[in-house]
Amino acid sequence: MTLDQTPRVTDHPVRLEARPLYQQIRDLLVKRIIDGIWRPGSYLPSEQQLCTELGVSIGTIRKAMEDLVSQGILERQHGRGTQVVAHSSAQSRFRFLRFVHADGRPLDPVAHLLRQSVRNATLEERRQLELDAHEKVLVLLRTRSEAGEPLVYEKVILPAEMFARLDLKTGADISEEIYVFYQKRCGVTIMRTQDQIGLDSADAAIAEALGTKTGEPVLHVRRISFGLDGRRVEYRQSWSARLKYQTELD
Amino acid sequence: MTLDQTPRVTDHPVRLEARPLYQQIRDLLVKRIIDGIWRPGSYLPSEQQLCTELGVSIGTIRKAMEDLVSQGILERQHGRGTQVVAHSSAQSRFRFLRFVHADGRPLDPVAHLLRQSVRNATLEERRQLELDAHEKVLVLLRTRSEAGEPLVYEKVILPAEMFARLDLKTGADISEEIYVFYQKRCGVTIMRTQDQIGLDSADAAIAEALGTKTGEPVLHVRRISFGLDGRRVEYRQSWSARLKYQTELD
DNA sequence: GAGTGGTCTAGACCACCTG
DNA sequence: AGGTGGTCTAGACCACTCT
Repeated sequence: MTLDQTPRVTDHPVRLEARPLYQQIRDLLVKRIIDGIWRPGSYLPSEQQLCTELGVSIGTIRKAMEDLVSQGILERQHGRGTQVVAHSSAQSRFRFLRFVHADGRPLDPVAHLLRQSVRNATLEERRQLELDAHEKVLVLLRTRSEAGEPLVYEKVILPAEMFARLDLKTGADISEEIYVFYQKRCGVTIMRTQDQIGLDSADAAIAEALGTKTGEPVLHVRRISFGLDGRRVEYRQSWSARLKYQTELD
Repeated sequence: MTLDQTPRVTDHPVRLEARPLYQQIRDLLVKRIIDGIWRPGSYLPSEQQLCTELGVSIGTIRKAMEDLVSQGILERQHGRGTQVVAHSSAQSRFRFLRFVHADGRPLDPVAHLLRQSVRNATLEERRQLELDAHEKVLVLLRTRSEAGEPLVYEKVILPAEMFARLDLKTGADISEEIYVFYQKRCGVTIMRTQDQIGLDSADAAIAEALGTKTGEPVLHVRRISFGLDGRRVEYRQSWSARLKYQTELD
């Protein structure tokens, strides 16, 4: 973000880098969020303040911000200011929880953590999370239930170092979405996921958790989640005997 | 799009409607596309021309166009012009074909139309397509194969009137995506779909088409597709024994 | 070289929220 | 009333494409 002091007809700042100014500004804003200078939920300086601080025109700032709004990183409120998006339970559910009942009704589940452990990553897990050979993973086994009835069995694999401060309690029912804990406790914001849905047949653990028989067909969802910086931060597998997976394409 | 001739400090055109000018422009552009004034693949007038024609500034035109680009309705090419997006087979496949092989490899299938017929819509079909009681539907039964091996069995329900000019040949292998025919022959552009993925067990027709046994578990995808004007234009069900469904959320 | 979209600036005014 | 984001305008210059 450097000004060129050479006199020019319109006296523009100049792009020393090849990339457009507004993209550089955009990335600078993202960097400040990742670095924790602006935390989730807090307000950015006003457009005017950023203009003078960064020495660019307001249109350029706005264009950078619009990009981030459309990416879901910022949220603007007319008359009030611009906030870094903080994941709320309701919003995460709407955005990332794609299971619905067979008739299309939305789900409102509580999560129950069955077991957690830290161990070396398997080859598969290293590949999915792009981990080095020596890195350890935190493994969460949990169910999601509604009205006491278990509907989803889930195995969540996380890079242990990144999630050292996660500190979930085994055994308790939690209605808060886990992505909220990722953000609040570990500074990890999930921005994007890749989901793959297929058939599977229930093994003993799945059958017991979902109350079906071993070998019964179940829906299997394999998810890789990406953080603000684009790195892979979660590898999750979900199994369900009765729910459907719903999504929109555009 | 009306100019207010009252003298004002900055001599702006004025919004007689409550909605912002750029939104009115955006909707006007969409209307012209729907009305066939600008057809898929053709070029719009340049930004400058639209400015003078519509009596607004270039920034307003640009903002309207940017909206439509992000919706996938327009496509801009630097130095060349702005086009109405025409569905190509490759692009439709990338955008709307979500099946992949079990190992994640993308699919490159040919479609084979088994049977087509026109009949009254069932209650279920009327509900999914929001049709009136008397309306008829065009039913397509087809498979998608790769290397001669059938991988997907598909039942496509279309409002008969809207797709009167579709004119598909039964029995031939077609590698072109059907959405291209929708657009070219029937003027229907698919903009958005809602997909629901669940478990099913193969009935006789599915089992025969896919070469599996009746009662075997299969992946079941139920899709509703929406046109440019937001109306429901296609209700499709797909079954597959071996493929997975892959999608991204952000 | 002429024409197109892409970037960037500058400034006015409007609509909304908060004190 | 003062500050914030939202809309709209006007104009310069840049980068790309075609002929």
